[in-house]
Amino acid sequence: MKEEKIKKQLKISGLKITTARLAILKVFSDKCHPLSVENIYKKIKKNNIDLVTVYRTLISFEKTGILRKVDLHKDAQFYEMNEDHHHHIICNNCGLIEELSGCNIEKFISEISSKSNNFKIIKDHSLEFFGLCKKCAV
Amino acid sequence: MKEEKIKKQLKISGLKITTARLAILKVFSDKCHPLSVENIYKKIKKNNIDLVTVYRTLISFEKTGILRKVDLHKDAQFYEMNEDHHHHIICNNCGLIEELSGCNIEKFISEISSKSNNFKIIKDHSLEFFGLCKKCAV
DNA sequence: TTTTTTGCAAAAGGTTTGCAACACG
DNA sequence: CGTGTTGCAAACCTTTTGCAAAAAA
Repeated sequence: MKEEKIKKQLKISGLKITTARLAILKVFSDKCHPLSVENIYKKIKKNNIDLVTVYRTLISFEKTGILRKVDLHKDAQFYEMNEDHHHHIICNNCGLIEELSGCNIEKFISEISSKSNNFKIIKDHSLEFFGLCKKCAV
Repeated sequence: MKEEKIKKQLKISGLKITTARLAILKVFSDKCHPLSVENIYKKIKKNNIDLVTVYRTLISFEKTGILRKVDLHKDAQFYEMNEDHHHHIICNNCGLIEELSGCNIEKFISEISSKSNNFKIIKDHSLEFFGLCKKCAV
């Protein structure tokens, strides 16, 4: 994603355009993998951006829908661009993350919600797979 | 689950029978919801069991397959009995947890894994739903 | 008795908060 | 110029570790 588009997205979200935000969004548009707070901090700290700012920026990006949190069963928080809905496979051994394009469980979800006694609205779901990648499964 | 069965399970797992372990397993057999470390600690600290012991016990229970970890997008770790495979719906507002009996996504999983380029073995998956319960969805 | 388990204290993460200085618009 | 944003320091909270005492088999 180029700078112009990034700026537009910030404006739409009602966020001021700052070097920290540009830098952080740039990292996400370069790598399309989920990134941990530390990942991001490492890539931008050369610009004198504080770790606290990274945390605060990610929170505001999540609130405005630019990013989403992903739960990879690791110790730290991961975020990724909140664009096309998809899931991941994570290698239990080396940590490799693969994205799975598409998610066809919509039918499954409507089935779920009709079964539920207490729930009316399902807004979101987490679905991640864990296993061994080809290298680690030898 | 009664005490005899609990003791048997500990023996099978190669764990010594201690008051801490019995107390913690008892909590799980009473409540079949996922429980946080703090939940458990609160219920058993009257027996002079330390929080550290709870952590260590849960880790050993997870290793031996008695419990499994569940990721509910909350700050703390949750555990539940590792019996029948199932998933949850969590209310984003009040935190209510409902169990969804059964999990029919096996077919879906094999489809997923055949699509993957880098993965050979899928061992596990997380699938949780988030939404609003009937009370909170008014 | 031998080995495992526990409690206590303290450390170690990751994340959040308070506040004054700064920068965007 | 006013409000939103940042950096720094410090607090916070959950989880982990080290070690000696206690308990299980």
